[in-house]
Amino acid sequence: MEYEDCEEEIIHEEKIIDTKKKLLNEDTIFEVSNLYKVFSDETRLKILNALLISELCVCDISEILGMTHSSISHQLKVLRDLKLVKAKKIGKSVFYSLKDDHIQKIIEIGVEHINEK
Amino acid sequence: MEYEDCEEEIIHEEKIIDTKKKLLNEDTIFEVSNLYKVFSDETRLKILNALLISELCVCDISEILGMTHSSISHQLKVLRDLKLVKAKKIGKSVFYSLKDDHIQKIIEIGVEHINEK
DNA sequence: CAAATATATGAACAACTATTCATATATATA
DNA sequence: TATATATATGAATAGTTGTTCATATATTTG
Repeated sequence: MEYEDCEEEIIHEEKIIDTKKKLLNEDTIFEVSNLYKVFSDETRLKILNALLISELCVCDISEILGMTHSSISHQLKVLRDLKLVKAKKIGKSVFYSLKDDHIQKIIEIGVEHINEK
Repeated sequence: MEYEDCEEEIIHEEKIIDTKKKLLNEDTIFEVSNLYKVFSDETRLKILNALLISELCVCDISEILGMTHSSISHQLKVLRDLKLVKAKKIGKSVFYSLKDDHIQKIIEIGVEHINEK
Protein backbone atom coordinates (compact mmCIF):
# COMPACT_ATOMS: atom_id res chain seq x y z
CA MET A 1 0.00 0.00 0.00
CA GLU A 2 1.90 3.03 -1.21
CA TYR A 3 0.96 6.67 -0.86
CA GLU A 4 2.48 9.09 -3.36
CA ASP A 5 5.88 7.75 -4.24
CA CYS A 6 8.81 9.81 -3.05
CA GLU A 7 12.22 9.18 -4.45
CA GLU A 8 13.56 9.69 -1.01
CA GLU A 9 11.69 6.67 0.22
CA ILE A 10 14.33 4.46 -1.24
CA ILE A 11 16.95 6.22 0.83
CA HIS A 12 14.95 6.18 4.06
CA GLU A 13 13.45 2.74 3.52
CA GLU A 14 15.29 1.11 6.38
CA LYS A 15 14.36 3.87 8.78
CA ILE A 16 10.74 3.59 7.71
CA ILE A 17 10.67 -0.17 8.24
CA ASP A 18 12.38 0.18 11.60
CA THR A 19 10.01 2.94 12.75
CA LYS A 20 6.96 1.00 11.59
CA LYS A 21 8.07 -1.97 13.68
CA LYS A 22 8.41 0.11 16.84
CA LEU A 23 5.09 1.92 16.52
CA LEU A 24 2.29 1.34 18.99
CA ASN A 25 -0.45 -0.81 17.50
CA GLU A 26 -3.66 0.63 16.06
CA ASP A 27 -5.86 -0.35 19.01
CA THR A 28 -3.54 1.30 21.50
CA ILE A 29 -3.42 4.48 19.44
CA PHE A 30 -7.21 4.45 19.22
CA GLU A 31 -7.68 4.02 22.94
CA VAL A 32 -5.05 6.56 23.93
CA SER A 33 -6.54 9.12 21.56
CA ASN A 34 -9.95 8.45 23.10
CA LEU A 35 -8.53 8.95 26.56
CA TYR A 36 -7.00 12.29 25.66
CA LYS A 37 -10.20 13.36 23.91
CA VAL A 38 -11.59 13.62 27.44
CA PHE A 39 -8.94 16.13 28.42
CA SER A 40 -9.27 18.09 25.20
CA ASP A 41 -12.57 19.66 26.21
CA GLU A 42 -12.56 22.57 28.65
CA THR A 43 -15.79 21.57 30.35
CA ARG A 44 -14.66 18.00 31.02
CA LEU A 45 -11.26 19.21 32.15
CA LYS A 46 -12.92 21.58 34.62
CA ILE A 47 -15.16 18.81 35.91
CA LEU A 48 -12.18 16.53 36.47
CA ASN A 49 -10.29 19.41 38.06
CA ALA A 50 -13.18 20.03 40.46
CA LEU A 51 -13.54 16.34 41.31
CA LEU A 52 -9.83 16.25 42.05
CA ILE A 53 -10.61 18.66 44.89
CA SER A 54 -13.88 17.27 46.24
CA GLU A 55 -16.61 14.74 45.70
CA LEU A 56 -19.47 16.66 44.11
CA CYS A 57 -23.04 16.26 42.87
CA VAL A 58 -24.25 17.45 39.46
CA CYS A 59 -25.77 20.49 41.09
CA ASP A 60 -22.49 21.48 42.75
CA ILE A 61 -20.51 21.07 39.54
CA SER A 62 -23.13 23.01 37.65
CA GLU A 63 -22.81 25.89 40.12
CA ILE A 64 -19.02 25.77 40.19
CA LEU A 65 -18.66 25.87 36.41
CA GLY A 66 -21.60 28.19 35.80
CA MET A 67 -23.21 25.76 33.38
CA THR A 68 -26.56 24.01 33.08
CA HIS A 69 -27.30 20.69 34.77
CA SER A 70 -27.99 19.12 31.42
CA SER A 71 -24.66 20.08 29.99
CA ILE A 72 -22.80 18.78 33.03
CA SER A 73 -24.84 15.60 33.11
CA HIS A 74 -24.07 14.89 29.47
CA GLN A 75 -20.35 15.30 30.07
CA LEU A 76 -20.49 13.17 33.20
CA LYS A 77 -21.94 10.43 31.06
CA VAL A 78 -18.89 10.62 28.82
CA LEU A 79 -16.64 10.40 31.88
CA ARG A 80 -18.67 7.50 33.26
CA ASP A 81 -18.55 5.62 29.97
CA LEU A 82 -14.78 5.96 29.95
CA LYS A 83 -14.68 4.81 33.57
CA LEU A 84 -12.91 7.93 34.76
CA VAL A 85 -15.47 8.83 37.41
CA LYS A 86 -17.68 6.83 39.72
CA ALA A 87 -21.17 7.77 40.89
CA LYS A 88 -22.68 7.24 44.32
CA LYS A 89 -26.39 7.90 44.69
CA ILE A 90 -27.52 9.37 48.02
CA GLY A 91 -31.17 10.31 48.11
CA LYS A 92 -31.99 12.48 45.15
CA SER A 93 -28.38 13.45 44.60
CA VAL A 94 -25.67 11.60 42.73
CA PHE A 95 -22.17 12.23 44.01
CA TYR A 96 -19.32 11.90 41.62
CA SER A 97 -15.68 11.22 42.37
CA LEU A 98 -12.60 10.26 40.40
CA LYS A 99 -12.05 6.60 39.72
CA ASP A 100 -8.52 6.85 38.47
CA ASP A 101 -5.11 7.94 39.70
CA HIS A 102 -3.85 8.84 36.26
CA ILE A 103 -6.20 11.79 35.97
CA GLN A 104 -4.23 13.89 38.42
CA LYS A 105 -0.96 12.96 36.75
CA ILE A 106 -2.27 13.83 33.30
CA ILE A 107 -3.51 17.23 34.42
CA GLU A 108 -0.26 17.91 36.26
CA ILE A 109 1.92 17.12 33.26
CA GLY A 110 -0.30 19.32 31.10
CA VAL A 111 0.07 22.24 33.49
CA GLU A 112 3.79 21.63 33.81
CA HIS A 113 4.14 21.64 30.06
CA ILE A 114 2.35 24.92 29.45
CA ASN A 115 4.25 26.59 32.29
CA GLU A 116 7.58 25.73 30.69
CA LYS A 117 7.00 28.02 27.76
CA MET B 1 -24.41 34.30 38.32
CA GLU B 2 -26.54 31.34 39.30
CA TYR B 3 -27.49 28.38 37.22
CA GLU B 4 -30.69 26.55 38.13
CA ASP B 5 -31.10 26.85 41.86
CA CYS B 6 -30.70 23.62 43.76
CA GLU B 7 -31.82 23.44 47.34
CA GLU B 8 -28.75 21.38 47.98
CA GLU B 9 -26.52 24.28 47.04
CA ILE B 10 -27.14 25.83 50.40
CA ILE B 11 -25.89 22.71 52.09
CA HIS B 12 -22.82 22.31 49.91
CA GLU B 13 -22.11 26.01 49.69
CA GLU B 14 -18.86 25.88 51.63
CA LYS B 15 -17.58 22.97 49.59
CA ILE B 16 -18.45 24.84 46.42
CA ILE B 17 -16.62 27.98 47.52
CA ASP B 18 -13.61 25.96 48.63
CA THR B 19 -13.49 24.00 45.38
CA LYS B 20 -13.87 27.14 43.29
CA LYS B 21 -10.87 28.65 45.06
CA LYS B 22 -8.64 25.68 44.35
CA LEU B 23 -9.55 25.35 40.67
CA LEU B 24 -7.00 26.01 37.95
CA ASN B 25 -7.61 29.34 36.25
CA GLU B 26 -9.45 29.66 32.95
CA ASP B 27 -6.33 30.32 30.89
CA THR B 28 -4.58 27.24 32.22
CA ILE B 29 -7.64 25.09 31.53
CA PHE B 30 -7.79 26.50 28.02
CA GLU B 31 -4.14 25.81 27.30
CA VAL B 32 -4.12 22.35 28.81
CA SER B 33 -7.22 21.38 26.84
CA ASN B 34 -5.51 22.66 23.69
CA LEU B 35 -2.45 20.59 24.48
CA TYR B 36 -4.48 17.42 24.90
CA LYS B 37 -6.45 18.16 21.74
CA VAL B 38 -3.22 17.27 19.97
CA PHE B 39 -3.20 13.81 21.51
CA SER B 40 -6.91 13.26 20.91
CA ASP B 41 -6.47 12.70 17.19
CA GLU B 42 -5.19 9.35 15.97
CA THR B 43 -3.21 10.81 13.09
CA ARG B 44 -1.36 13.32 15.26
CA LEU B 45 -0.76 10.70 17.90
CA LYS B 46 0.75 8.39 15.29
CA ILE B 47 2.95 11.18 13.96
CA LEU B 48 4.25 11.95 17.45
CA ASN B 49 4.71 8.25 18.10
CA ALA B 50 6.77 7.93 14.90
CA LEU B 51 8.86 11.02 15.69
CA LEU B 52 9.53 9.54 19.10
CA ILE B 53 11.37 6.76 17.26
CA SER B 54 13.15 8.70 14.50
CA GLU B 55 13.56 12.03 12.85
CA LEU B 56 11.43 11.88 9.70
CA CYS B 57 10.43 13.89 6.66
CA VAL B 58 6.84 14.40 5.51
CA CYS B 59 7.30 11.73 2.91
CA ASP B 60 8.50 9.17 5.44
CA ILE B 61 5.61 9.88 7.81
CA SER B 62 3.18 9.73 4.93
CA GLU B 63 4.50 6.30 3.97
CA ILE B 64 4.57 5.03 7.56
CA LEU B 65 0.99 6.06 8.29
CA GLY B 66 -0.38 5.27 4.85
CA MET B 67 -1.78 8.75 4.42
CA THR B 68 -1.43 11.56 1.89
CA HIS B 69 1.33 14.15 2.10
CA SER B 70 -1.24 16.90 2.37
CA SER B 71 -2.94 15.36 5.36
CA ILE B 72 0.34 14.84 7.17
CA SER B 73 1.55 18.32 6.30
CA HIS B 74 -1.64 19.87 7.67
CA GLN B 75 -1.25 18.01 10.94
CA LEU B 76 2.44 18.88 11.16
CA LYS B 77 1.40 22.51 10.95
CA VAL B 78 -0.81 22.00 14.00
CA LEU B 79 2.12 20.40 15.83
CA ARG B 80 4.44 23.20 14.73
CA ASP B 81 2.01 25.88 15.84
CA LEU B 82 1.82 24.28 19.27
CA LYS B 83 5.63 24.05 19.31
CA LEU B 84 5.63 20.31 19.81
CA VAL B 85 7.82 19.56 16.81
CA LYS B 86 10.70 21.32 15.14
CA ALA B 87 11.51 21.33 11.44
CA LYS B 88 14.92 21.19 9.80
CA LYS B 89 15.09 21.79 6.08
CA ILE B 90 17.69 19.80 4.15
CA GLY B 91 17.48 20.25 0.39
CA LYS B 92 13.95 19.58 -0.76
CA SER B 93 13.07 17.66 2.38
CA VAL B 94 11.95 18.95 5.75
CA PHE B 95 12.90 16.75 8.67
CA TYR B 96 10.74 16.81 11.72
CA SER B 97 11.65 15.89 15.26
CA LEU B 98 10.11 16.32 18.70
CA LYS B 99 10.74 19.55 20.49
CA ASP B 100 9.43 18.51 23.85
CA ASP B 101 10.18 15.95 26.53
CA HIS B 102 6.63 15.86 27.82
CA ILE B 103 5.35 14.18 24.67
CA GLN B 104 6.91 10.86 25.55
CA LYS B 105 5.62 11.06 29.11
CA ILE B 106 2.10 11.91 27.98
CA ILE B 107 1.98 8.99 25.56
CA GLU B 108 3.43 6.66 28.20
CA ILE B 109 0.86 7.59 30.83
CA GLY B 110 -1.91 7.13 28.27
CA VAL B 111 -0.67 3.66 27.37
CA GLU B 112 -0.20 2.80 31.04
CA HIS B 113 -3.73 3.91 31.78
CA ILE B 114 -5.43 1.86 29.10
CA ASN B 115 -3.37 -1.21 30.01
CA GLU B 116 -4.58 -1.09 33.59
CA LYS B 117 -8.15 -1.92 32.66
C1' DC C 1 16.67 28.10 -17.05
C1' DA C 2 13.13 24.39 -17.24
C1' DA C 3 11.32 20.30 -15.23
C1' DA C 4 10.77 17.44 -11.39
C1' DT C 5 10.21 16.84 -6.55
C1' DA C 6 8.97 17.85 -1.54
C1' DT C 7 6.33 20.43 1.22
C1' DA C 8 2.82 23.88 2.44
C1' DT C 9 -1.65 25.80 2.37
C1' DG C 10 -6.42 27.73 1.15
C1' DA C 11 -11.12 26.28 0.29
C1' DA C 12 -14.77 22.98 0.42
C1' DC C 13 -16.95 19.17 2.40
C1' DA C 14 -18.18 15.63 5.60
C1' DA C 15 -18.08 13.93 10.07
C1' DC C 16 -18.11 14.78 14.77
C1' DT C 17 -19.35 16.97 19.12
C1' DA C 18 -20.93 20.24 22.84
C1' DT C 19 -24.84 22.63 24.19
C1' DT C 20 -29.71 23.50 24.43
C1' DC C 21 -34.39 22.26 24.89
C1' DA C 22 -37.84 19.16 26.03
C1' DT C 23 -38.90 15.39 28.54
C1' DA C 24 -38.33 11.18 31.38
C1' DT C 25 -37.01 8.82 35.63
C1' DA C 26 -36.22 8.34 40.47
C1' DT C 27 -36.28 9.85 45.12
C1' DA C 28 -37.97 12.58 48.99
C1' DT C 29 -41.50 14.83 51.33
C1' DA C 30 -45.89 17.00 52.32
C1' DT D 1 -50.33 9.46 46.78
C1' DA D 2 -49.29 13.90 44.63
C1' DT D 3 -45.74 17.31 44.22
C1' DA D 4 -41.15 18.96 44.10
C1' DT D 5 -36.44 18.09 43.22
C1' DA D 6 -32.09 16.01 41.14
C1' DT D 7 -30.40 13.73 37.49
C1' DA D 8 -30.46 11.55 32.92
C1' DT D 9 -31.16 11.47 28.13
C1' DG D 10 -32.96 11.88 23.16
C1' DA D 11 -33.20 15.08 19.36
C1' DA D 12 -31.89 19.23 17.12
C1' DT D 13 -28.59 22.68 16.21
C1' DA D 14 -24.41 25.20 15.75
C1' DG D 15 -19.69 25.16 15.82
C1' DT D 16 -15.44 22.70 15.12
C1' DT D 17 -12.16 19.86 12.77
C1' DG D 18 -9.80 16.31 9.65
C1' DT D 19 -9.32 15.10 4.95
C1' DT D 20 -9.31 15.98 0.11
C1' DC D 21 -8.43 18.57 -3.91
C1' DA D 22 -6.22 22.13 -6.23
C1' DT D 23 -2.54 25.00 -6.24
C1' DA D 24 1.60 27.54 -4.62
C1' DT D 25 6.43 27.71 -3.12
C1' DA D 26 11.10 26.21 -2.79
C1' DT D 27 14.89 23.30 -3.97
C1' DT D 28 17.45 20.19 -6.86
C1' DT D 29 18.95 18.50 -11.20
C1' DG D 30 19.17 17.98 -16.16
